[in-house]
Amino acid sequence: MTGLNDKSRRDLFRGSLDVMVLAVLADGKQYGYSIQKRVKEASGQMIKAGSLYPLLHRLEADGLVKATWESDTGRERKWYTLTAAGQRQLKATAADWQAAFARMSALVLPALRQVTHHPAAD
Amino acid sequence: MTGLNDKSRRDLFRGSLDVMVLAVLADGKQYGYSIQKRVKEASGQMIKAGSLYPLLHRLEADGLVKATWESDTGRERKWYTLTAAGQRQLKATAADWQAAFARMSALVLPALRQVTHHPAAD
DNA sequence: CTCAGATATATCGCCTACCGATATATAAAA
DNA sequence: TTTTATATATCGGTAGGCGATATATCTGAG
Repeated sequence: MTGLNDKSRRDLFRGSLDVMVLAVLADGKQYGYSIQKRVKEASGQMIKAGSLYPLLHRLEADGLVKATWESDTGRERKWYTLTAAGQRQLKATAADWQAAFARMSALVLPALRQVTHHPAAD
Repeated sequence: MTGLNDKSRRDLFRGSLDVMVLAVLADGKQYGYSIQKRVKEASGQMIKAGSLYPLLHRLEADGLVKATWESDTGRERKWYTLTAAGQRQLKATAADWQAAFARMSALVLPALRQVTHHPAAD
């Protein structure tokens, strides 16, 4: 039960980081660093800073989130909120993501049982 | 319920193509073109030829699959089988993949309900 | 008070997975 | 015979994620 190396896990999550960030923002406004921590604690997935900030800039450029510098507790932070387009995107992506996962499970999980119970020689 | 464009859907699957191919091979030997069709019919995901063959070459170079040219019905095809290492990899990856998606679901699906039932103004 | 460590945002260059286009060849169907 | 499906392969482009790095502020230990 080795698990995956970092590289493989990265690839596994590629293309899903957007959804996870949008999902966190569905709760209400968050700033970059807090998004990073919430995604980590909720999904176990660490979005690295070198990925997160460019990702947030992309989402903003695409009009899916809106950003404002604000200081609610003495410190300036860049707060992000979902736009209406971002909510639509989240709905579409999350639904698709769920369906895709279900289909892939139907392929992968039986195979997992197969190799577990009937290992073949090399 | 728009769904995603091709590019977004591709990104969603990125990094999962390996495990799907290994999963198909858990059943027994297959050649490239048949793998492509089986993945498509089982998961709905079309692995393009420009992705599939380099992917198979990678798996072979990593010792996860073994390839032999054979003609069982008059035509030469390149048949792939899982190696013992490939089976171990499938087990590890599939288990990890399952756990990762389960955790992501815990984050994404509540958010989906959130935006569906309580849409916020822009 | 000082210094270390956590917090917070940002950019740059690298790597590489996946794809579109393209090439080639054989078998089946029209 | 010509088209279409089958079958494998490579090449160059695109883009996401990361490591490294930079910078600044806040907090807590000593």
